Amino acid sequence: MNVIDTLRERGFIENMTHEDALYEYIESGAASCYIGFDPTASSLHVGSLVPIMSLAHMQRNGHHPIALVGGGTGLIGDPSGKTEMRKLITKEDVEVNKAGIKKQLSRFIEFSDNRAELVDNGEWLTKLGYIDFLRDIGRFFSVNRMIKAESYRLRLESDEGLSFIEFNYMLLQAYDFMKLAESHNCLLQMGGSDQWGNIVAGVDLVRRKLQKTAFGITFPLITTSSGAKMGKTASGAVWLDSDRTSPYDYYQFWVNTDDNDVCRFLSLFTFLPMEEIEDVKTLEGADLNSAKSVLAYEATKICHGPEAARKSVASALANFGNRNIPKGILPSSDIQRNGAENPGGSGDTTPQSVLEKSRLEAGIPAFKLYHEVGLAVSGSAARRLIEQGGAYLNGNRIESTDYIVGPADIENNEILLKAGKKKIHKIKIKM
RNA sequence: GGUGGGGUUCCCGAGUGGCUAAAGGGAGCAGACUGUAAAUCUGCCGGCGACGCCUUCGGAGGUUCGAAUCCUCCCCCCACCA
Repeated sequence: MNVIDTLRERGFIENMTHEDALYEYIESGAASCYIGFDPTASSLHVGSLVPIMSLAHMQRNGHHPIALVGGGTGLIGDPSGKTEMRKLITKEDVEVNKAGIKKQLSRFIEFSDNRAELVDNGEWLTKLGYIDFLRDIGRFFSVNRMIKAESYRLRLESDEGLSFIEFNYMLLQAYDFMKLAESHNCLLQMGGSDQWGNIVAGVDLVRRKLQKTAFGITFPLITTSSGAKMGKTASGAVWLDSDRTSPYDYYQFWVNTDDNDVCRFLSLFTFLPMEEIEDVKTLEGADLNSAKSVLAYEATKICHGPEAARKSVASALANFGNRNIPKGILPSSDIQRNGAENPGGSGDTTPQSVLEKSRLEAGIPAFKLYHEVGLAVSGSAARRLIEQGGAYLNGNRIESTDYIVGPADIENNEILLKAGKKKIHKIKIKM
């Protein structure tokens, strides 16, 4: 089974160019492929996971992935599929963000021994001369055709319009593809479905400039079954950087997957064999929760490592109750299946903070404490939480907004705060 | 460059002198129901040790007892014309 089949089976493929020739390319041996990543933030988030996982699959199948960081194109801003022009970021920002992205990608892809590469299109794009570029590259592009591209349609029809700088984005991305085809013999570009126009433009340019056949694959936009773009939560994006989204929260994000998404997400975001994932489809109702645990464990393991994943599982058990995961569910996963035999022990990753005992002896209003530890965004929000019965101290609902937390509330040298049923914060008491 | 229309709380979008912390919707939060799911129903949804006070309606001034609402200047956006 070749990678393309694997990717197709797992739900990665939305569209591809000349399929037969692409199979030939892939089957001819180690093939190179590339995906571009925007350096618009210093961390990638789960929205980028599909492209990242696809590169990982490529590598696991003996191919050569190239991650292109858009140090050059990031200075322009891709208008594809966007209703608004993006703020232009500075060159300094790009540098910082590039470093963060490199670090994260190396979690998913092995860069050693030249098994994968990371390139920055800033290296060639920033050196381009305007006139030369227009003469060498620009002449291959028909404006008539460009304005018909789906990727520009939204903006051409919108009030916002499309600025000239953005209009050029397609040429630059096509140029990237050509550059990589030339220097790395990389003839396959992959990307989100909004990249189709840009990818095809590159395929065309490679053919015209280099007389080579290049290929493109696009991924579907992953939405949750309720229709929302996947990866957005109340607190914003779910980041891959553990400083922005802790492994605990990352695990929790996955464990809260909608029933209807479990199998799809297992296919996309874990490496578990498809036969086992197929079996999960027969599960219903609460039984799916075990599969969600495995999904969360595997996803966390890939992103943050096995240690962090195990701790996240243990913390989840401690906070949400014990659960045994039947051996028959996704047997390939090495998740600890019998929670009772492994009571978390060291390494509780529940969000926590430390509080001086002296402050407690003075007494702290509960609503202040909620605000302070971050379970409420403001004192008002904390009061509301308490008023509406969503605040729990050591498991007991706080009845009054006037409640003062004091030494009597210490249990086992800590205080457990909950906001709603799911958000938990532990306060360790320092003598 | 000209003419006209706009910039409202996280988003969309009402509001054109006091009754407006500002309708309605979405998002979000909490409760109930549950399975750390979805759907549904209910409540909340600027800040503040809080039946009161403070800050908000592009920016800066001004008129008024009182302004998101009126006036002046400035910034930005859009449409048509050039």
